[in-house]
Amino acid sequence: MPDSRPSLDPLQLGTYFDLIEVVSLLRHSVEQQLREAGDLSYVQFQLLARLGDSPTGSHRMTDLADGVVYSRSGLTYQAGLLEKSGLVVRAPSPDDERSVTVTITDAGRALLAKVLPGHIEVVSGQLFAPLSRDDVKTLAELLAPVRDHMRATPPRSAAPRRRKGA
Amino acid sequence: MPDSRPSLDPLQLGTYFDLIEVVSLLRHSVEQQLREAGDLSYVQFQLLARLGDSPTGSHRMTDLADGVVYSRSGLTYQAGLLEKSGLVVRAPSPDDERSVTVTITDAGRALLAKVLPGHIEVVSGQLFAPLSRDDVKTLAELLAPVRDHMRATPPRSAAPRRRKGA
DNA sequence: ACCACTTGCTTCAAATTCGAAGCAGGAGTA
DNA sequence: TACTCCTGCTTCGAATTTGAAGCAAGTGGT
Repeated sequence: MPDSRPSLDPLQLGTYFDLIEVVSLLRHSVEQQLREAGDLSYVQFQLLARLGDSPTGSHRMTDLADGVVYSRSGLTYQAGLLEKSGLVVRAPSPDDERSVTVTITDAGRALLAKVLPGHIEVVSGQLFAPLSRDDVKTLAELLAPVRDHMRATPPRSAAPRRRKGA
Repeated sequence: MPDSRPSLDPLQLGTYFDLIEVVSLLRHSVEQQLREAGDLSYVQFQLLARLGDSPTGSHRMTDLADGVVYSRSGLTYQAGLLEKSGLVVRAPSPDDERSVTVTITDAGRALLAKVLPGHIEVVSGQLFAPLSRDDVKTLAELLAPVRDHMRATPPRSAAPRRRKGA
């Protein structure tokens, strides 16, 4: 090893930029579909989908936020919106009085079911169209360790955001 | 084929969510580093990097925006910030009076150079750490066709954003 | 030259995000 | 119990993003 500095060769750099671009474009496409189909933002869809996947249909606020919203206040805001639309219900946890449990409502499940086919169609058509089944499997096997590694390496505590850059 | 509806099997669905999560976490990590190292947002970094890569060090506004900012006004805003910080200069295009050419300044290049090593370190440590060189190559070969396909399939014209959802 | 249409950017109001600060409930120790 | 620290959520102000509307400049047809 002739060089101990961390560095990215062109292959890595290109892969990194492709990754960012692909997800960026995908997210943009999906956001449009979700807005048209159900007047949902992508964040709201992710939250609903998480609740829908849960066996109980509910989550604590904090658990719900992880990986979707990177600030507590952001989740409070989104949960408020979803509740106002009648898609979820918030209630204090039985065991911990501070904690809030968010539960998806029937309306929430209905909206999710209504929106999901179109969502899948977009993802399928945009992301997976040029990939064979084996390609997808390979991709999945590459992403899994990366995902686990990144989950296990949480970012350092946040630095304050500067006011009025310049 | 017993089913003609577009659908995602569990493998695709999991891969899609992993992809979103990985990029989401990566972006979050990188954003922190960029803020600490150079008081740059990720968008600003991307714009600077693009300008730095260009042979002339400049781009028309519209070309600069593609794939980074999804609204014209957003680019105007960011370009204004970068210009206020002295990192870029805006000037009307010679050939087209409406068009604005954005050019990176020496200060912009200097900041880019200052920020890049840390950026690379984060990407390397977060994204590429669990992957072998062959893995990266495989990933690159999977992403390339997807990227090209998504570039070639632009989203439909935007739907209006609803006010006061509910 | 004139006119309608398009293009490139900016300005605007509204929505969403973030980090800091605040507040109430829990947990540990004496 | 009293005291201190930690946790979970909300409120707050500022920054960023977006789509719509506006404006000036280019393009094409007459």
